[in-house]
Amino acid sequence: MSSDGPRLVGLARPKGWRCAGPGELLPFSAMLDPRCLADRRQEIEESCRKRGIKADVASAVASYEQVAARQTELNDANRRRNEHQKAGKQKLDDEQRAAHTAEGRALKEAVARIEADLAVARADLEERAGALPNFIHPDVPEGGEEDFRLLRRVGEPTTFDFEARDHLELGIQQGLLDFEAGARVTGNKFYYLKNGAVLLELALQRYALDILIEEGFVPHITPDLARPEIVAGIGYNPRGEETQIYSLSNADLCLVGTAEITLGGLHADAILDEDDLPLKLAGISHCFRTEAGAAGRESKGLYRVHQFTKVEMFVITRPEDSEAMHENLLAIEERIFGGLELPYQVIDIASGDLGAPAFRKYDIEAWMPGRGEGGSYGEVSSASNCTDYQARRLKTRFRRKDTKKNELVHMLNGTAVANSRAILAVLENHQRADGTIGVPKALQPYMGRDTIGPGTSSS
RNA sequence: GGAGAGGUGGCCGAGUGGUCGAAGGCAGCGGUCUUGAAAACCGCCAGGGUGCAAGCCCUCGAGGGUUCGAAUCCCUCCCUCUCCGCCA
Repeated sequence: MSSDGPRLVGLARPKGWRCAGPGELLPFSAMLDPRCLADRRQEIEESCRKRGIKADVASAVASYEQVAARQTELNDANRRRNEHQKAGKQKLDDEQRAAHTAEGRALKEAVARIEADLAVARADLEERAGALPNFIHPDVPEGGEEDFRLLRRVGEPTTFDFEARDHLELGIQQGLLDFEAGARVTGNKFYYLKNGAVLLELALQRYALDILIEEGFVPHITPDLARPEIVAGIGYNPRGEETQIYSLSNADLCLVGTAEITLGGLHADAILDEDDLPLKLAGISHCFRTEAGAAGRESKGLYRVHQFTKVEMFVITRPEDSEAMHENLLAIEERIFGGLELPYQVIDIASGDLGAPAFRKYDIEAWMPGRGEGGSYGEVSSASNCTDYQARRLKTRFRRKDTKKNELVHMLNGTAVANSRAILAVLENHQRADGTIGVPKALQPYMGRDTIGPGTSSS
């Protein structure tokens, strides 16, 4: 346990994770507040409809009522048992003792029975309420992937006075990428970075990190593996058919899909000081994704791969601060991508494309000259406000200074740099007629050169 | 991986199956004294959940077991420390 900063209580297995203490109503994996299900039913149904998710709010409400009822019963049964045990401390004659023991046994059985009922009710609620997505910000445009709202475009799509190549062609030609070796050694959609691409990869990390440090983020290099409970707490499904997450076969661990998982897990089951908020965390990790169900989707080269490195932002705020922080994360992302001299657009993601935990999500899409016919914008980063949806499962709270009450925090995450896609965008936008690639000014100090390609030192 | 020792409140640290949610110390908070401070002395002080509140429930690393009753006994797991082995 650290003596300074926020407490980390039982990080290994957060208390009450699997089986919440009978005195607690909150911590199942239902990630909406189960107590608000009935009151906000309209809103929840609206959210499901807008997201295109089928969910049965009514049965979740009924299920919560069951849990609450069983919980009350258990509370009473425990109280009776405690009273009985106190009475047993006094001296009793043999007959009285025998009666006392028999009664105790009956009380114990009653408690066990109610506990079993409660466990069943909880599991039921977990399944039903866990299927419900977060609320949706009122300004989020309604619709699917194509129905985003364009907030702004910065820069003009790059034009070339020569035949532009896509990053794959460039990468192979310039000795920067090797997908064939990746496939041979590991599998499809794994790759080697070589020569200047390696320097570019490291430069991007450091460039982004320096900006984040300047913005007040505490840099972390996180584990690349996490426990399934933490993965689930963030809202990823660690197992199952269409999971995006790899699991190890000889350990109860998952390869992380993003440092959002490990940074989010950092304060699981903690109660933070209000003064420490907002907590701004920067995390570098490798990211592993199965990309199940993504077969054939715009999957050329580096755009969709099974492994990449990412610098991630993760912020924990008070509820009233999360929307402003969301704008702030977006501003930082724009600063980072603007510095790479890339044309980009910012979009407000539509309801159907949000993902269950997000209340609102902004994406930055960089211009990718080699994408599709004649180029198109492609996602390079995204910033989400997940409000208290993740915090509820992770049990990350803070203590209000004035009321001394504990409340769930809001959690936000955003990409600082996803290296595979950033490299793709840099290569394609900064390519020259001779196939070499110009290094954006902001990266030159980190690269130690202004050009990538054969003939430049270290290629 | 092997052998051993441990995990108790913000920290340190006692704890005999019932009188223990838990001694003592430190820190913290409030007070007396003081021009002010220090020292000394007195008092308060684990956390979580629920509730307007009184209260009630839960928690001694986690899970399970024995028992009328477990911080205390048994099993499993996790974590920490020391030594050995292996290793970047």
